[in-house]
Amino acid sequence: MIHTEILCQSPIFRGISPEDLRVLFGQIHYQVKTYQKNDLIAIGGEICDRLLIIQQGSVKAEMIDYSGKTIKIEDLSAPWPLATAFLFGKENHFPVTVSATTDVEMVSIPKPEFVKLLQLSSLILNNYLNTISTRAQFLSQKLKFLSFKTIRQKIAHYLLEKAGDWLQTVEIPQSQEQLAEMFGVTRPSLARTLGEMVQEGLIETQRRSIKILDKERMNQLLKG
Amino acid sequence: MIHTEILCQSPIFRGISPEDLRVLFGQIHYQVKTYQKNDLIAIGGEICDRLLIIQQGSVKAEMIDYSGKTIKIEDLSAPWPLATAFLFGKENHFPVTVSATTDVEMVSIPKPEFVKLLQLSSLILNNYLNTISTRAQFLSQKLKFLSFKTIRQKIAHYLLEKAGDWLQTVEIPQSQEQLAEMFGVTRPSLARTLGEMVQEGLIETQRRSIKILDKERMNQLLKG
DNA sequence: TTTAAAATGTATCAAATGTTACAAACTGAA
DNA sequence: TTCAGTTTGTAACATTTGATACATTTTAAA
Repeated sequence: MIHTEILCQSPIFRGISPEDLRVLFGQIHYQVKTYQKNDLIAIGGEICDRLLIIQQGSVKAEMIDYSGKTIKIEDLSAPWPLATAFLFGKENHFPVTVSATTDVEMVSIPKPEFVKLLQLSSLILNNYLNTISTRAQFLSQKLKFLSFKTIRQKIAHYLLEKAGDWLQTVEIPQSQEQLAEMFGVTRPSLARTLGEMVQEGLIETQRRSIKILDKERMNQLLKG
Repeated sequence: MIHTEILCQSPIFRGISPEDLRVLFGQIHYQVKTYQKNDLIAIGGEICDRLLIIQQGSVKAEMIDYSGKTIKIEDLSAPWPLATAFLFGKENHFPVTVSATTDVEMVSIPKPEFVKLLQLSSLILNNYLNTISTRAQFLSQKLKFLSFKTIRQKIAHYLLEKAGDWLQTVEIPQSQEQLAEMFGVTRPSLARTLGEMVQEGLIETQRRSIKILDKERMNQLLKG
């Protein structure tokens, strides 16, 4: 059962009323699938021939490298769409493995049916172009992040980005372990580098709260 | 002056006859700009509010990190489009700096005019969706490439990709220096690792020609 | 409060890579 | 050919990070 009041808040259907959306969905074929926590929703490499939209719950996207280790790419929750950038194009395969982090309801729309939607609504077309572009831009950002060589630089970039222009204190969302995973480094290495930065007077740490003491020098780190 | 015989071979206009394309261009506003070799065409961070298509010549896209070093992202030539993934979406800025590697002619179409084209031709719409998606997929591939930690793995991945299933010998396009830059490592480190791999019987090198001796073990490298 | 589990701080050693320097091989023009 | 400039091979040392182990602190439940 679809919930158009939820779906109309998805980036793809934004600006469309629940009523209009229900009419549009009445003109196409689709499925609603349910998953339990930790269930696999899509496996990296699998053919992507349908649009998936999270109607309920949240999922995580991970990349698996050749050594079998997983690198978390992002967390997504309702009403976000999945794999929008892989419906079209040359490589119609999921680039990531997606699994449920809670119980999940997904709306699954086959590609030909979705193309119908694009033709039916110029609003959806515009939304989709924005979504797909934002995705490419997100990847571009990730690339930039990975271009920082040293842990020190990654920390500086992360903190400055998170703090913005005004904040001085940044709270690490989950564990230090997960932050290390996101950086692609080991936890002890991250802890060590944080410790060094404290000693140098760049930051102050109190468990998961990090206070930036010297934004000037933090920026210097990134520039040389 | 536009050359529709060239432009219709662009991914965005593929499948459209030069005559039809000329009619379509007659319905919108656009510019044709010329650049000389080494001229800057777009600067990373600049607003992207127009679609650029190379009509003549070739360009390179580079990313500039905080330390001022440039990392070459890709080479493009006529009749390829630029910045297709940054016309829409939240961040309407060029992610890369683009400069001419030969004398260049660019067709520049303002975003609103390009939207008109999408509405005028469903073929262009489909082509554009494919182009933009392929772009995201390219970035995703780059991400995967950067996820290889050791130089050894980067070399193995590069060679196996380049060799495909049948070739045994791979020619490095330009200099070893540039290959190192592409890997994000220093040239001596790359040369050293290549030397080690020769000693281990994985490859044979003769300046810019690399022969893969043991694909089996090369694959093993990537998996563990 | 007590206690076990989880998260964090720290240390030691090994491995990988950067830095710098220089020698050898190649390339193309005079 | 000869020679200068470029590219490539190699070496010694410094730096960074990973791997592993363990102590300490925090957290949450009994």
